[in-house]
Amino acid sequence: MDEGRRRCREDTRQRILTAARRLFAEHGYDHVTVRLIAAEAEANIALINRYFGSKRELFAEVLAVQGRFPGVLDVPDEELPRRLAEYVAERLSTDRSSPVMEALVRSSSSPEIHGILRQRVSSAIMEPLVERLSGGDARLRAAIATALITGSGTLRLLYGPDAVEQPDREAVVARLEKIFRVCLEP
Amino acid sequence: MDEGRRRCREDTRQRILTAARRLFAEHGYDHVTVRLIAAEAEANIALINRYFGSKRELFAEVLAVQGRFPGVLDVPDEELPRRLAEYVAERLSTDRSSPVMEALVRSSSSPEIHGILRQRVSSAIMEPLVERLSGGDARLRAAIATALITGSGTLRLLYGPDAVEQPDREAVVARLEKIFRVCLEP
DNA sequence: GAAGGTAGTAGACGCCTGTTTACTTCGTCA
DNA sequence: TGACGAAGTAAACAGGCGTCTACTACCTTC
Repeated sequence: MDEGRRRCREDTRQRILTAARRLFAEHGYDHVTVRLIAAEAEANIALINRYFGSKRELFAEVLAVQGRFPGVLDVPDEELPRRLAEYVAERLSTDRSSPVMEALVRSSSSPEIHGILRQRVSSAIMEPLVERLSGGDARLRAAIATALITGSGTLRLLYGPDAVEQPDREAVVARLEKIFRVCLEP
Repeated sequence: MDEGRRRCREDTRQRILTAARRLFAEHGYDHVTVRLIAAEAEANIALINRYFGSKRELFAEVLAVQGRFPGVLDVPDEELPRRLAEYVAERLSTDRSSPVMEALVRSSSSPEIHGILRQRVSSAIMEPLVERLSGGDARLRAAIATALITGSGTLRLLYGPDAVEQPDREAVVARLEKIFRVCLEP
């Protein structure tokens, strides 16, 4: 560790943020204590409230970073169902998952941060999706797609990274693509 | 209150169970305290551990009751997609929802009860669905359907009982039915 | 009427929580 | 060299948690 930077405000802030991101993704809001974050960041507990105000605000900042999801939506209309299918399939049958998405799903039952979560889901998934969809019932179709995306997170949460024991990865993607197509078409 | 029955073990047990079911459905496992359950049940705290062993075991017993979900699956194959669609639509756009399903979604991020939740999801949704599905990839298709069902719960959790502001209820059901059809067909 | 068992109760136990206060350490500039 | 401000720290605060123990109230049976 760069001891010369130990007493640098911004460096410490970043260490806390990094530790919080990892821990919130792994255990969810309720089950991560500020003491645990401080220990992992090798920082003093009091600094968390000094730099972020409260545990809640730290969580908000963790979720506020530009996650991977916007990248998923940056494809031509024709490829969108396929892209969403790949995203969900990856979460359902591998151990790779976006830390932000993981933290979101693992924290969904903490009422005190519902506002933060709702805002993140709206701005990262729901609204961009609604804007892209043409035809009627855009909000409904976007909501169903969102439900499928978050639902795959819950399934993974309960059944582990290999929620779907499926040797044929292409079959998973293909099935999901068909579903997203039906979901997103006007 | 029937004062004559106040000192009846079975009666008290039932009051605790009823209170727990309501509270777990409303706030989830983590955010319900045994003191709260005891207060709502008008029973002493110590009786919860005496009659159920622990908070965890009480939760298990709440979830073990025959919920409404099995009824959803008791329709002919041809009507199944429609039935599932109605179930999800009801959760997405009304304030009616099964207490068991509600408790399940609201408690999904408590690792200490993941085993209980997984078992409930498996026995109430996943396995009955797999058994009904013919053709290949039955497990995969059942898993996707389950993800959509639990995902609608998460959406409702975040956005409230009117997660989908859709005046035309039939449009919601119709769209969901199409999706479930694609999901469940071989 | 005494004995025994069951239902219910009050209170404490030990631990953990997020947050705050009073303090020390250290680099920098006059 | 000494003062100042920023970074970091230890310890306590006030409260909550699930659990457990020692106790009382009451009904039943001899």
